[in-house]
Amino acid sequence: MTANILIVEDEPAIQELLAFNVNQCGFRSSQAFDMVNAAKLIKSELPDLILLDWMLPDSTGVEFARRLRADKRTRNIPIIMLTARSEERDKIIGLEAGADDYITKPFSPRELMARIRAVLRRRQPQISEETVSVPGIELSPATHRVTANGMVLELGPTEFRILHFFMTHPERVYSRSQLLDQVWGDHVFVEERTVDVHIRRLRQALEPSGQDFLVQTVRGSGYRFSSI
Amino acid sequence: MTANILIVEDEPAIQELLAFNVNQCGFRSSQAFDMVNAAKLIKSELPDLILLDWMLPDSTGVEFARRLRADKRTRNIPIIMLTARSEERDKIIGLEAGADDYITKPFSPRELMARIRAVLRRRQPQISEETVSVPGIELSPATHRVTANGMVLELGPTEFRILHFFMTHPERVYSRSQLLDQVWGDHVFVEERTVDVHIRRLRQALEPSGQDFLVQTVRGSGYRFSSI
DNA sequence: TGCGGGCTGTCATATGATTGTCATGAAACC
DNA sequence: GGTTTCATGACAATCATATGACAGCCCGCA
Repeated sequence: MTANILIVEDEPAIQELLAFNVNQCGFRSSQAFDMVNAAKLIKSELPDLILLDWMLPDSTGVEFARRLRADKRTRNIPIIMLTARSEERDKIIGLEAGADDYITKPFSPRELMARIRAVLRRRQPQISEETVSVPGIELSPATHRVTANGMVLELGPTEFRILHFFMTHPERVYSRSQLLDQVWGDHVFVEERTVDVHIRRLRQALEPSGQDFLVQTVRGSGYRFSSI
Repeated sequence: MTANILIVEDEPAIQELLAFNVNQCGFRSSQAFDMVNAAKLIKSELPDLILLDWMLPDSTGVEFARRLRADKRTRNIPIIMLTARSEERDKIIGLEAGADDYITKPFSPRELMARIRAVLRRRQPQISEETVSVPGIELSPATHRVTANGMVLELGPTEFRILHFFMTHPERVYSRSQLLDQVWGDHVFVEERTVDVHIRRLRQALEPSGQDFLVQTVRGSGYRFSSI
């Protein structure tokens, strides 16, 4: 699930530099030298973020940004604007046009990457911060805390995620591979048996509160979180 | 209950940009180009926050801020000052005159909104100059002093801000990047790991009072300030 | 102008927690 | 009883955080 970053920049040297850095950081990149080509690329695949040069040959970057913001399909694509050091005024106009951030040339690759990551991070749908609770256990993502029968439990990160998933999906059996997809992520390669071990660790963590019976084994199928 | 934000800014372009962003974020806005009109608007409806340009045609922003602070009716309205990048000195004077925060042009909409929200949030329970305290620690922004168990602690500026943020946002986990946004500011570029170092320094400073346990590490997530 | 001293951000290294895997034993199913 | 499936303890590799050191910077002071 690497993010696809569209680079719109007419200067080939900078274009290449950007692409190099972006790829270096594990993102995919597509490149356009002008607005027309950028529009084409966007048509075929919606990028996750656009690096947009302020000065484009066939239209200004700001004009382009406005168009993107006007179209429902592209409205929510984050834009990072590239401006020259002196174009103070441009920044303001650019930001007004809907850019999410700007970076002035020359920029350090590290800074660029940091900004890209920051913008992508912010765009990410907030993980539910809602406190979930079942009789006997309460889990709060915001404080990253689990309380059972009034006592605070110590869970490792993975166990925390498993418990969170279970509590938001109770009373249903999940196979090991389903749990791997849901808790570990879609494309990780981990032995299925590893799930057993983490279930064990989760139970162990719940044990002091006496709530470990909630995590149930369904032989031949997987595991279930159930209060029955 | 959307907050009403008064924008006092003589440059029409920036005025409009501000209004656009403020409205975009779900706040109401009223606008004035100079101090006289601002005063009129305030008379008719007390805004919840004022965005104030430092340079105003008929009077300086600072002068205006002073007047607002002098009037009991307007004393508690938070003020965010808009300054140009170079006017470092102005910030200090502005803050002395009673501004709650400042933001340098050009600014990102995100940064602006973050600051507005932060200021409004801070106002919620207490004014930001108000002394904050949790059992064992007391922090007073006004005197810039921290007392723990009766002893005065020596904190660096950054550690002071971190502690202040933590004390006003306890129990919740903040990632390094969230802390960077909140404590360092939105548009600064600093390594995430730097947060670790400052957390360390904060802990070190708290240590003599034995209150350093309040700053907790949440592995894989960030840090938390909690008395539990 | 030059000189400390405090603050900052960054790095390299140390420390410790977490992870995935396996071997083995226990339990359930036929 | 034999087979399949799960539980459990141990362990090495990996990863995240803590920590100490350091260089640059700013500021006050001589």
